[in-house]
Amino acid sequence: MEEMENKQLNFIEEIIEEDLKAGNVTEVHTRFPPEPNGYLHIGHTKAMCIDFGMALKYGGKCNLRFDDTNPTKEDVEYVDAIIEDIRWMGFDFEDRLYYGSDYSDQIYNYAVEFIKKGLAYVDDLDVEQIREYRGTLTEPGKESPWRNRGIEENLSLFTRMKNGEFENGEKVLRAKIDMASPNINMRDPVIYRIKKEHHHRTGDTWCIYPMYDFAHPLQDAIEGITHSLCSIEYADHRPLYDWVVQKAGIKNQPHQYEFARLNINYTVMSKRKLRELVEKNYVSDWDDPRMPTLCGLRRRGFTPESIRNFIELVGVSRTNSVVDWGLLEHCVREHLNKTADRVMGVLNPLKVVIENYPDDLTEEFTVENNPEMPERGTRTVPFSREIYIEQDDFMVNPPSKYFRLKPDGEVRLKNAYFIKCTGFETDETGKVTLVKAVYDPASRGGESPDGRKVRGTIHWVSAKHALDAEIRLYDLLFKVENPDEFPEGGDYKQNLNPDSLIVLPSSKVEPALADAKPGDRFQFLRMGYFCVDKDSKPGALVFNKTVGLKDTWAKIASKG
RNA sequence: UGCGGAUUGGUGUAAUGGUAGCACGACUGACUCUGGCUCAGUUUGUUAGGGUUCAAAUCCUUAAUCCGCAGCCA
Repeated sequence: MEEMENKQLNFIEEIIEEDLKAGNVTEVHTRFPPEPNGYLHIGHTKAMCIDFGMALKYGGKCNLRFDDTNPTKEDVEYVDAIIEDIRWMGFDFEDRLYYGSDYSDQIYNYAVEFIKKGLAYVDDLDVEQIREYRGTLTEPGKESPWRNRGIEENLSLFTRMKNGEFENGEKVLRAKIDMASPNINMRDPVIYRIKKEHHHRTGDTWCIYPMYDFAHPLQDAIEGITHSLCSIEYADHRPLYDWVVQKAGIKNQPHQYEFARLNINYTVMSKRKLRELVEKNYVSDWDDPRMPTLCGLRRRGFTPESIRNFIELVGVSRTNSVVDWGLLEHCVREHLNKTADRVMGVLNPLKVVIENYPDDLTEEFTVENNPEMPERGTRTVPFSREIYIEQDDFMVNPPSKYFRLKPDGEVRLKNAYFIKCTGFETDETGKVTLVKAVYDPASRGGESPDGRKVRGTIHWVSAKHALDAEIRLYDLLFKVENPDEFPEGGDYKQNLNPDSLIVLPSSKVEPALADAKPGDRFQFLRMGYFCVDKDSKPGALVFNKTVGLKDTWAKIASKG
């Protein structure tokens, strides 16, 4: 079995395997419980991969359950987006799409049972008073004067709460546990509150809504969840989770296990901040390719495979940690290297005239689409007297080790000819505007019969045949590792990277790209991976830079 | 100062009393019609002190540091 091959288990897998072995459970059943109050981001994919991944690995099931017990924060708008993101990530909840709000009656009935068992009471204290009575981290709380109401009175009051006879905040239902508990969550937590709000699913049916701590364990129990996986901050709530499940008399009790959230440097994950970036137009929208949202990453050109692999590499533990954004980039490169077709695109064009090449001739070269996947076949690329090369691929006074084109220097045009620079023109600022060269007809296809070597091979496009394209160069959203570190009185937004987006409006790409469709991914030879943007149209191509190729030359050059 | 969690190279993560390993990064070198890929190699680590043991990242102990918790949010 695959479990046998995979010796190194994370702590959750160990728990699951023990449960399976000991017969505590016969099948693993997990759930992915997003609250529909925002877009999913890369941080959520960790929980998603673990929740769905554990079910997959052990042949069990994973439910999608929208945790929608708070009508004031949630919206249908997000439901569809979240479903789309989960499917895009490649996870399948089959027909098990649930909403916490679907269990409103059952949860309510449990609450009534709790009252009958003397485990819950209606409290008249207001928010302020409840806070005071709760005590502090170091001092115990004290009991509410309403704590010992009779069961009948509680029942009647709770019914009247449900019937809308009280206003928001007037009364709450509390679990009767222990006001002196060292764990604040056990100091008679509120389990139902009055909210006369419209709910995105249940409409105006309810004016009382259960709190997470009461609803979640019961939802898990109702769905037959075996392992309820969540993040570390819920660890303090576990005693309450267990209390609810136990007092409710659940036969096959679900258990909660916590793991550390995913943090990544050079970005932010909080919903509040992401929202602010969108609303104040620091980015174009939730799917801006610089955003760590799944829709943003998708538009940027990231693949679900690479994200899943990233999460796999990050691992599962209970330790707070910050993962390098570079690891994510590594994962995309690795995947795209194997799968993306290669094409030639010149980001910053510089015209080269090949003076000994016939004016009216066009040749076509056959080139392979992907050296990593020969089965991807070949395509033809036109060649003519005038071509564009990258501005960075020509230097008048190059440093040593510069293998590209330079005065009197020879370079190979990928898949075409050797050319030798014979001169160049500049404008009044000294900027090179045109390069003159001659080609060696004998080097057709990129090999010279006399066996002479050229160190540099550069990409190019035929000027006559090139397609215009807009290219959007994306970089890190923040210029510092931890955007939340800023001088006194400052703000995380001052850490925004001013160069996170550079638009190149007049790049040149090869004609094979004429009918590239939004979402198509390519490797622009020597430049990086690019994805056709949704703004792209035939005749007005737009490419997003997903990630650059590793650039050894940039490293050498920066060292001087 | 209460309760709960955590601490292994630059980063992330293994080793469950018996050779501190893997991945990313960095650095060499080889190869190359992508300064990509690939391949070979190098580098850096058990928070600290004490103890048990033939043997400790692992067990005991004392401390330090970091994170979370006082919503009618999830």
